[in-house]
This record gives sequence, C-alpha cells and structure tokens, in this order.
Amino acid sequence: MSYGTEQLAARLKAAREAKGLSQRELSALAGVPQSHISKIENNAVDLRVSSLSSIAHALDLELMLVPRKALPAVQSITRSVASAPVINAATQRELDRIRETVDAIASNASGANIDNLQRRVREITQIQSQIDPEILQKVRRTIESIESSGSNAAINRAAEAIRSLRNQLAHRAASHEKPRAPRPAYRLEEDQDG
Amino acid sequence: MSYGTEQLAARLKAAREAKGLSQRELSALAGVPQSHISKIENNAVDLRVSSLSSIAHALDLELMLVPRKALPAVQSITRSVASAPVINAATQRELDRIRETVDAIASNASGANIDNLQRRVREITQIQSQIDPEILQKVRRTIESIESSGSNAAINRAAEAIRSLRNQLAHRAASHEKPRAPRPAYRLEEDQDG
DNA sequence: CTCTATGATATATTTTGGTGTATCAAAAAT
DNA sequence: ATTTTTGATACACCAAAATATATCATAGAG
Repeated sequence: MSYGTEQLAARLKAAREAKGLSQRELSALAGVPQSHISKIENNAVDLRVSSLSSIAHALDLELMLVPRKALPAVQSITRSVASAPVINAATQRELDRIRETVDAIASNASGANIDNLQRRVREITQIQSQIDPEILQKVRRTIESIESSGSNAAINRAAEAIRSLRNQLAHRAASHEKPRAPRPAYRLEEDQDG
Repeated sequence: MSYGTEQLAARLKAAREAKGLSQRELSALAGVPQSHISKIENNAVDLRVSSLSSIAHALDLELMLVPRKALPAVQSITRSVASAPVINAATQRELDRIRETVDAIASNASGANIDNLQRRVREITQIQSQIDPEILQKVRRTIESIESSGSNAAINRAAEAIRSLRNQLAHRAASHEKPRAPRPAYRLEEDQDG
C-alpha cells in the first residue's frame, strides 16, 4: 500500500540504521512494538502521528510542516546536517563495552601497564566522534584476549592499538577525512603468546 | 487528549486561516469532512499520517522529518517564508466579488465614468499582491452603494477610492513597506447623496 | 556447528480514526 | 431583523492501526 508516505518510512529506516539501532532497540526507546516498526519501515501501515512522532523523537528527528516554498532550503539544510559526523549509538555501545572490559581486567590485576591501558581507554571514550563500530569491536576483542593470556605483552599490544586508533581519529578530525575502516595500523586477531 | 502534536494542530489552523479558508472550504480541497478538520484543529484526534499529509498539501505544506540539530535553522527559514507576502485566498475572493459587482453595474448602466471604473478594477485585480481583505471589503461596499444611489458622483468616488488603493499598493511594492490597514486615503462608508 | 540477534510475518483482540449526516450557537453578512 | 456562514459536537458505522505474543528463516558471532 502506498500512502504517499514512503519517503517518511525510508527516512525512519535510514535514521535508525545510521544510529546503529536494531528494530527491537528502537522499539524499546520509542515504546512501539518491534513488529509494528517493521510494518512501518516497510510502509505497510498508515501510521498515526503520535507513533511517527515517538519513533522520530527516539531517532532525534522532529516532525515538521514546512511551507512548499521553503522545501528546497530546508532539504538542503537537512542533508548537510545528516551528513555531519554525529556520535553513533552503536559506537557508543562499543565504547561502553570496551571500558567495562578494561575495568574488569583492572579489578583482577594491577600494574603500571594496566593503568596505562585504562588511561588510553578513557582518552578514546571521551572523543565524541564517529568511529566505525566494526573497528571498536575488534579492539574490544583484542582487549578481551588479555583476559585469557594475561601477559604484559598482550596488555601493551592492546594499549598500542588504542593509541593508534586515537591518533587516527585525531588526524581525521584535523583533515576532515573519513577513514571509515582503512586497514588499521594495529594488528587484530593476532596469535596469542603465553 | 494530548498526543504531543499540539504544535502541528496549531500550525494547520494557522495555515488555513492565513489562506483565508473556512474549514468547509479546506474540507473540499483536502477531501476530509469538516467535522474531522474541526477535531484535528482542536487536537482531539491522533490523526493518521495520510490525513495529515492530505490536509498539509491542501495548505501548501509538506510533512518532513528534520534532524534535531537542524531545527533552529529550519524554523528560521520557515518563519521567514511564512511572513513573505503571498496572495491570499480571502483577498482573491474579495477581488472577485468586486469585479462581479462592477460588472453587474456596467450591465445595467453605461457611460465614460463607468468604463473608467471597470478599467480601474481590472487594474487592481491584476496586481498579485497581498491586500488586507478588510480594505477590499470596504471598497466593495463603496462600489455597491453605487447601485442604490446610481449617481455619477458615487461612481467617481468609487473609482477614486480604487485608484488610491492601487497607488498605495504600488508604493508598498517599491519601498517594501507593509501598509496593513493604515487609515486609507479614500473615505469609506460615507453619507450618500442622491 | 551452535547460539543469538535480527527483521519479517501471523493471529487474535482492543482501540481509535475516518466518514456520513445532522444539529446548534455565535458571528458575519445582507 | 433575518439569513448565511462558520466552527464545534454528536452519533452510528466501518475500516484500520496498535498491542501482545509468537514464530521463523537467516545472517553473524563464538
């Protein structure tokens, strides 16, 4: 069914994915069943304004009535803002998990290199910049490998990986580039030494 | 009931009134019952997006999802466009009625001054500019008084009133002023002489 | 390979919008 | 003073959204 609202549906889906949210997560945020969100994104329902509004708010969007004459200008603004680097929910989640993991390690062991690792994690956590969640995920795994190996070498390797990532982000912020997932300088999933 | 959409309802009502439309007129344009429009404007329903969209289109508005960050800019644009001088439905209606009235007079009587009056009316009708409907309404009454008195003096008075209004509009267009209803130069509702 | 998360559907039930028609008081027009 | 217009409401009816719950294939991670 087409209600002349397919653009809205597409925008909702795009916004959700841009924030790295699953339908179930958005469901919780917006107070709307996942099944309903699925229908909405597939333009299978002529939803009510309150539903649209709830979902939009959960995605940091606002429902507006724009005069036809103002449409081009508004669309232009909307596009430029949409493409701006915004902190991503998936990224935030990965950052949180990284911090938790490191804190867990620090509570079981101690030492100068562990303190260093914690410091580096806090550093990168404070950078409010979009980071590919994929990269962060791999970083986390690198850190998690510490729990099994427990070696100083593994700890230092993780700290180095994070430092490298931080430098990469700093460079991006300065040069306005977008190093989406550019073969990171640190090695991932490497063989562990005992 | 509050759906968090009271702003939308208010905007719809404001847009309708700005266009000089009655609920029944908008009803015809949007294909939505007048009773429903009343409920919507009073925020008594959580309407569906398709309904909102129909009504919005009838009012030259477009439903949009705007990123929070872009809200201030978008609102600024929207406001500036909304305050721009657009030809008003109520104004258009008054202009039509004036022309009809004069045409009716011309079909019952003839003469150089009546031709002059018709010419002046056609002049002002072609100006695609916002004119306070109240002013036009009074102009129309002045013209209608001709029908009862029938005197040449009344005809010339009406023609003079219209000429004055046209000059006023021309001056406004040139200097970007807004002479909303500034004590017009011509006299209205004056005592009629036989 | 196993376990989990995801998105699309399904069904049954409740809630509510939308339509049609009609009325009514107040305001505006004649 | 009288007629018309306007906006608000009422009521019955139908269609559809919204909810709750559950299933299922699949893709991704461990």
